[in-house]
Amino acid sequence: MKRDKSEHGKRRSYHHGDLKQALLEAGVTLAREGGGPDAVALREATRRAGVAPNAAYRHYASRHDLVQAVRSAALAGLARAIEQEMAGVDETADPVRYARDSLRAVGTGYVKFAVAEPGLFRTAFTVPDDLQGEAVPEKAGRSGMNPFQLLGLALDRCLDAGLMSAAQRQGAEFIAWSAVHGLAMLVIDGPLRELPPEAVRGLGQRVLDMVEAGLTRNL
Amino acid sequence: MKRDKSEHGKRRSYHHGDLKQALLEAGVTLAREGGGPDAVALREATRRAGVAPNAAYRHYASRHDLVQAVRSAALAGLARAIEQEMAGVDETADPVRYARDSLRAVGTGYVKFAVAEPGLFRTAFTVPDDLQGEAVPEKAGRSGMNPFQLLGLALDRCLDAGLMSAAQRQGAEFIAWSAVHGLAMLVIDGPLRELPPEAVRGLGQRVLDMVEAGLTRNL
DNA sequence: GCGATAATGTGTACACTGTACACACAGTAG
DNA sequence: CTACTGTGTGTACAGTGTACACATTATCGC
Repeated sequence: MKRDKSEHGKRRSYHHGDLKQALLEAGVTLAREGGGPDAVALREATRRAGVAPNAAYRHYASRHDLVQAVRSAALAGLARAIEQEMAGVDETADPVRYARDSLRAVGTGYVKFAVAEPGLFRTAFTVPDDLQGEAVPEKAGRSGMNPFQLLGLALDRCLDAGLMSAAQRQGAEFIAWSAVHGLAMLVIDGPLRELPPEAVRGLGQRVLDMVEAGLTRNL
Repeated sequence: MKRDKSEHGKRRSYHHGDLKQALLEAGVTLAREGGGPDAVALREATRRAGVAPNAAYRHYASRHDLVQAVRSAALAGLARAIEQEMAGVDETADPVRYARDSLRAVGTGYVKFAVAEPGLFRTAFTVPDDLQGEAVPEKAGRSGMNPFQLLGLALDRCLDAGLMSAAQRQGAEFIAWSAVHGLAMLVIDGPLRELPPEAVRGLGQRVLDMVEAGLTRNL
């Protein structure tokens, strides 16, 4: 820790000190401002970190590797958005209400994040990758759970509350995720963009109604 | 129509004859084989058409313009996949059955196309654009309807059959679309890729069950 | 048929990207 | 102090999109 960066982009010491993190942050900014993963460029990231282009290769094997790191950060952001929404549900309510609200909180947080950070949201899901190593802290929120695990948590509460059978619980993540993810895509990229926020909220409620009706025992 | 292309990539005449179409076809191939819109490169398309790079600018204003043309072709392909599935429903069945089968056919064709042509599917939806001019023949199937309109048709049948109220019909496209589109994304890019085809089919049925349960009057 | 004009394809050029290779500097272990 | 290892630099090359001037061909008015 002996670099003096002088905080104005310039640095005086030969070594940066925390280039990996600086590149990641630059990548996140690029994805956010550029509206998606295509906007994250290795050279531009190094430029913003005040460093030569090839310095990046000491920390990321390739551009794709950097994009994956940005993707992890984006997933973590999504997880935090969901956690924030879940923190607002009343735990003292009756179990059925609690379970329902939890499930809706996941969907609400999900869509909120997509609308607030479309560039990061696209980066989180546009990029196909390794398929392994999804449950890592880089992709998790403060609770240590990634978005997928948070959804599972909400569904478990539904199961505990008797809202769904064990058979219905099986694979329910994918059913619920499909609906909410599809809505998010339609809102940010599809025919529903430029829809006023309250209309998005209304549509989100209807989608969540559908998820509940189609996934849980009607009672 | 006086070019002699000799059909082997080479051409002898100065003019190509149908370069616009040739570039579009090359673009479609690139999107298909490259797995998405990023793979469609202007220079590569001109190379495949046996023409200088800048010749493309006589027919497409920019790379983005070409990608949009590929997107239209991809949407048309999706429309045809849906039409093919809808052609299989029994029109002589009772109206309720007919309406239900129509709706399921849309979802089935949608997911089938996504799985069969992931590169084109991504191209059809990854690219945000003008928002206007969606109902054009370039994006339609043989029936002259684009995928969205085909979904509307199936939903109208549900309305006619008394399966849903007029209020439920309002905006139902977006609800149904959300669910199916989300599933398609999960299957080709998300945690569900490499899921065996029959498992995808089963999950698709559950999603369609959810759509029905959440969207239509229960009777 | 013939010449003007519009349509279409070519050539050169530039800025930008990712990344391979050899080199320079700096911190650490022996 | 000397190696060695980790990190950042410089140069280089292939690939991309696209702007500009030019060449070739098709078409239209005569």
